[in-house]
Parts: sequence; structure tokens; C-alpha cells
Amino acid sequence: MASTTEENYLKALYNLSNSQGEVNISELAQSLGVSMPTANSMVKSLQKTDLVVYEKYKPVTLTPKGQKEAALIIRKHRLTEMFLVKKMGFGWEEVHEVAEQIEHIHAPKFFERMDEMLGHPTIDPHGSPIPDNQGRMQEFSYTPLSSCKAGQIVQLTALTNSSTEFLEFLNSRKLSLGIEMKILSREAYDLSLVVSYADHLQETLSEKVSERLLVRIIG
Amino acid sequence: MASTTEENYLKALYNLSNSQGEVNISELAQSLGVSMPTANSMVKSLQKTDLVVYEKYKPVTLTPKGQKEAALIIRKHRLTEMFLVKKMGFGWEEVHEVAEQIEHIHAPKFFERMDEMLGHPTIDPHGSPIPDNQGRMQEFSYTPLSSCKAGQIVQLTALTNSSTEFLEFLNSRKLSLGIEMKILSREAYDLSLVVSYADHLQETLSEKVSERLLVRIIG
DNA sequence: ATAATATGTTAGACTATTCTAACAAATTTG
DNA sequence: CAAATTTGTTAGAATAGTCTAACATATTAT
Repeated sequence: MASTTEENYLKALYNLSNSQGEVNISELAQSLGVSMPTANSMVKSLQKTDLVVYEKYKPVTLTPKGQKEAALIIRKHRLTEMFLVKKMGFGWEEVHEVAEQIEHIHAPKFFERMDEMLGHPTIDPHGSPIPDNQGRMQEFSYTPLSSCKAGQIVQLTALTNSSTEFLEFLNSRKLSLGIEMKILSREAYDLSLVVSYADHLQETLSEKVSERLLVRIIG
Repeated sequence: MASTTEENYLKALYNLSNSQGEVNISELAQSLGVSMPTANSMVKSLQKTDLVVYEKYKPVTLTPKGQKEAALIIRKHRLTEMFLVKKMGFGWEEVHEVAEQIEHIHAPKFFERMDEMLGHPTIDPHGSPIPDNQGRMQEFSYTPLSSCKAGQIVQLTALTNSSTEFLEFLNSRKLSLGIEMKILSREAYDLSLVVSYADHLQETLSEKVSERLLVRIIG
């Protein structure tokens, strides 16, 4: 059984994997807030339990076994977030830290019950997909709002960043998942967008914000 | 902030404290399943953070600070057990292991919400008192069923042991908290008791069982 | 009260996870 | 393409928590 530390490495590797499933030691170290030698030595030890493939000076890759373990931890994280929001009255901006701890609990029934009580959800409160109990994660192909054109009508479906600060910003603008918005114009200078939604008739969103908002184009 | 390991030592010390609040190193070690030198060295380190008082070859004592920390961990454990039973459909025999992990989660709001959703319970599913959020635990003075007399009518209010095996035994006899039972007779030879309750008109309980059942005498 | 037993301590070692300093390889750039 | 920069590795050390073996103190029982 992987330790909490190992689980965190697996999760980071899963999230950092590029299209070829590769992760550099430096990215891994940075993402976990540890030094490169630390990441390096942990990667070597994950290799001994067949969770990653690794060769000196090459990027790291998760094995299928490592991918599955990682996805199952992410499943526990996202189920927990959903449970906290839907069943315990937490705001979507408050759940990350708690879920970060609860994802390491070893108690299959606990998460199965959450799953049942939530009606087997497929996305978490931030629109991210919840892997199934075999560790399979469905791929969504959402568009960043930043690459939409003036005149389009879109529905906010997910976020690429779920930091507390960003979520609090969205709260302050009454932006939540499911909301439909119309793109009124784009400022060529700074790529900010002017949009309207609900009772916000004219709201300006910086590029930094709009590239973190994932949408489905509905018109 | 105390580590998970330290929290487990505090909890054990709290539970093992005798009337003078003292615990021997050997008991502590045994209770945690570690060697005596391990317990000894941890006690020394707990002393550095003012959680225990300790002198060579003397028993260990929790400081008021240590007592409060311990009680607050026990509070999280028992709130969790109650939540699992009342809100997530767990049986009272399945909650201990999970609660043992969740008690170490650092997330005040998580436990406050449990507490609210449960209506500020004062006992857990096994009848043990839940310390308040200041770490104060109320004392109940229940009687072990084993020291009751034939003819008495009692209500089952708590257990002195909550092992899965014992709880499963109680389940098999349909014994649950709140049940009223009449003591029909006591066997002088092995101190077993014959009792009746609900639709069990004549059930024999060994001394081993009856001394683990705490009751309130109601007639 | 002394021997036998139980309890507690010290010393030294091991694993997991982390670090810094120094060095090596790979990549980028003028 | 060679120099500069970035990235990765090795070596060595630190801390937390654990162990066993050996020794010391306390307690119990004759």
C-alpha cells in the first residue's frame, strides 16, 4: 500500500503528464514543493514498486498500475469535494484542503457510500471529471472561454484552476457552473472579454480569468 | 501541531489514565503496539512540547494542555462515528477503523458541520460521551450489567468495549443501545445472567459479556 | 531482605522523507 | 558550435518513528 507521500507523488505525476504521459523531475519537484533531489529519489523508489518507468536524465512516466492508483486517489478527492458541497453545505472554494486530506483515507465503503448518496456523480464541484471505480477518467473537450469569439453564447462547464482565490473571485462575480453567457466583445489590446450573463449585463473578464473558464458553445 | 503519531499517543494516554491520571510506559507501549523503548522516547519528546509530565522510572501524566488535545481528538473520533452511523448508513460495528483515520483530519469546519448536522450529540454510537469543543468530557456513572441483581429492570446505555467482534455478537442477539431488559437470574457458578428483552424471552449472557454492558437501573 | 521477576532506560541501528552542496548532463543561445 | 543556462544526479546529513540487545531500577515473593 502506497504511503500518503507516495500517493501525492502519483497524483502529481498524473496531473502533470503531458500528451506522451511524461513528466520532468523539475516540474514534479516544483508541483510538490520539494527539492529536485527529493523528487528524484522518490521516483527511483516508485520504480521499485512498478508504479513508474524511469531512466536517468529522462522524463518519468506512470505505468498503467501507477495511473490507476493515481486515478483512484483523484476519484476519492473529487467524490469528497462533491460530498462536502452537496451534503455538508460547503462552498466550492472551501473544499480543496479538506479533500486533500480525506483522499488518503483507506476505507472503500466510506467512498462507496458517498458515491451512492451523491447518485454516482461524474463531475466534481469544479466541473472536473470523477474517475470511475476502475480508475477510468472520461475526457471532456471543453473550450477555454479565452478562445471564443464575440457573439457566441456559451455555458460555463468547468475550471482549469480551482484555487481558493480564483473561486472567491468567481463568487464575487456570481459566476457558477451551468451559467450561460454571451460574449459581447473582445478587447484586442489585453485580450479581455466583455460578457453578459444572468443580471450582469456587462462584465469584463481578463485573459487570465477567461483562459481558466471552460465552456461549451451553445450558440 | 501534533503529528498523527503524537495524536495517537495522546489519545492512548488519555484512555489509559488511572484515577491519578497516571500511565505506565509498558501499558502505553502495549496499547499502541510498539516496543517500550519506542514509547519511552516518544514520551520524552511529548514532554518537550508540554503535553506530558514525565520523570525517569515514574508513570507518565498528561498536562492540562495534553488532556485537552487528547479530548479534542476523541471528540473528532466520536463525532465521526456518529456521522457514519446516522448520516451514512454504517453499522456501529463498522465505524471504528474509519474514525481512527478521520480523527486526524485537520479541518475544524468539517467537524463543526458534522456536529450541527447531528444536532450536537453528546454520545457516540457505542454510548461513549463526546467531549465538547473545549475538550470537556462529561462523566456518566453507569453500572456494569454484571453487577446488577436478579429482578432488576435496566436499560442498556453504553459499552466498555467496542471491538468489531463484540458488536457483531451484540448484533446477533439483537442487543442495541436503549433496549430495556429484565434480569431473570444469575448463575452462581459462572456468573452468567439470564435476561429477557424485546422478543428474546430468555437469553443467557456470559460474565465476559455482561461486564462490558453498561446500564441504567430503571426498576 | 534478598532473589526472582517485571518494568524501564540506553545505545545503536534502520527506513522514510526531506534537505544542501557539489557535480554532471542536456539544452538553449549568441 | 561553444558558452551559458537549465535540468538532473550524487553524496552526505537531518528528523521522525521504529526496532533489538543489553543494562538498570523497581517490585514481588519467598
